[in-house]
Amino acid sequence: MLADLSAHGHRVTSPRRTILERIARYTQPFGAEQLFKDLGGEQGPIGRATVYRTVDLLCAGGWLARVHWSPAKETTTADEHAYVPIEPGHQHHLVCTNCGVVLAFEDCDLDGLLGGLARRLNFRIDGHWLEAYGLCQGCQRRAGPGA
Amino acid sequence: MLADLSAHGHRVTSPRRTILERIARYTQPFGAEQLFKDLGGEQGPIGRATVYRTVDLLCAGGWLARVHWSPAKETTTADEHAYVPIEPGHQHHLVCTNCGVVLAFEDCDLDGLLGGLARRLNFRIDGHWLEAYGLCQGCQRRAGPGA
DNA sequence: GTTGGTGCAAACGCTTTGCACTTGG
DNA sequence: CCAAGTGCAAAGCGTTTGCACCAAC
Repeated sequence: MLADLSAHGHRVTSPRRTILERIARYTQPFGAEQLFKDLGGEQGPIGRATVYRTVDLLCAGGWLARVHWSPAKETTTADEHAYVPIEPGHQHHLVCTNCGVVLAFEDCDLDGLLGGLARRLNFRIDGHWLEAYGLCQGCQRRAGPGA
Repeated sequence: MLADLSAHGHRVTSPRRTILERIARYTQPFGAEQLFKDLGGEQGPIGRATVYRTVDLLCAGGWLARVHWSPAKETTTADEHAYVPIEPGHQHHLVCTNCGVVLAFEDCDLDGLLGGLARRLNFRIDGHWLEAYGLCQGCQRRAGPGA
């Protein structure tokens, strides 16, 4: 990922290295503010602006995807955007609403579905957003067979 | 819609009437802040809090849907949430990125697609979000055949 | 050495909240 | 009459920005 950065003409700096390391450890979607706090917050070695700018950079470069679900939704007031590392070729996400784990899946035949829709409605579809929510295997088990 | 409100035990007040009238005139997704300003803003007859609270109410009651696209995205800094009136039975939206018109469509066979996915990944899918972006018929024409 | 990156702090914009007042049923 | 709704103003939060300093290439 560091190599990718410099391949795209971005500098490899110590704050970026730190941020990337932290991101790699997330097992759930994370928010920019949360990332900043996990890095030590105001007392930490990295400024808030840098964290936000780096997340933007990673998003623009296609290394992170923005998801609409936020693990912090129940604890914070405003909704914070959430991000997940992107697996190349995978575009959509299955988000576990309990543990936050994200499974990526490829387009499947959504294009066919939308293509038919587009033809029927005379709409030119340029892009789409699909995200599914539910319980992953582990959380189903943990919730018990009775649930 | 006013009848629906009182049917759900909510009071029909003059601010709510005004807000509903204004919402009915939107042909694009609109934001809460934008709605407040269209109603006259600080100088208008309705307080900002009321506008936000009413939009929440309509969302919770199922009369408005939140879409992830914001028409104000190019003009404002933070992204503002956008809302569209819901047509009962329709769950997903086709948003024209040029004029903002929204077409609603029913689930089609998305359930089949997600069902297969769920089976394959042992995921219990409880809900999903699908939104498509593109150009509506009118905007395609206006953009010209060469575009 | 030059340019891109960083950190700080303040600004910004949307959204929520506390509280006293008003109004619908 | 009384609960639900309203308006105001201020706070809260995530996010962006201006600017001087610093470090990667």
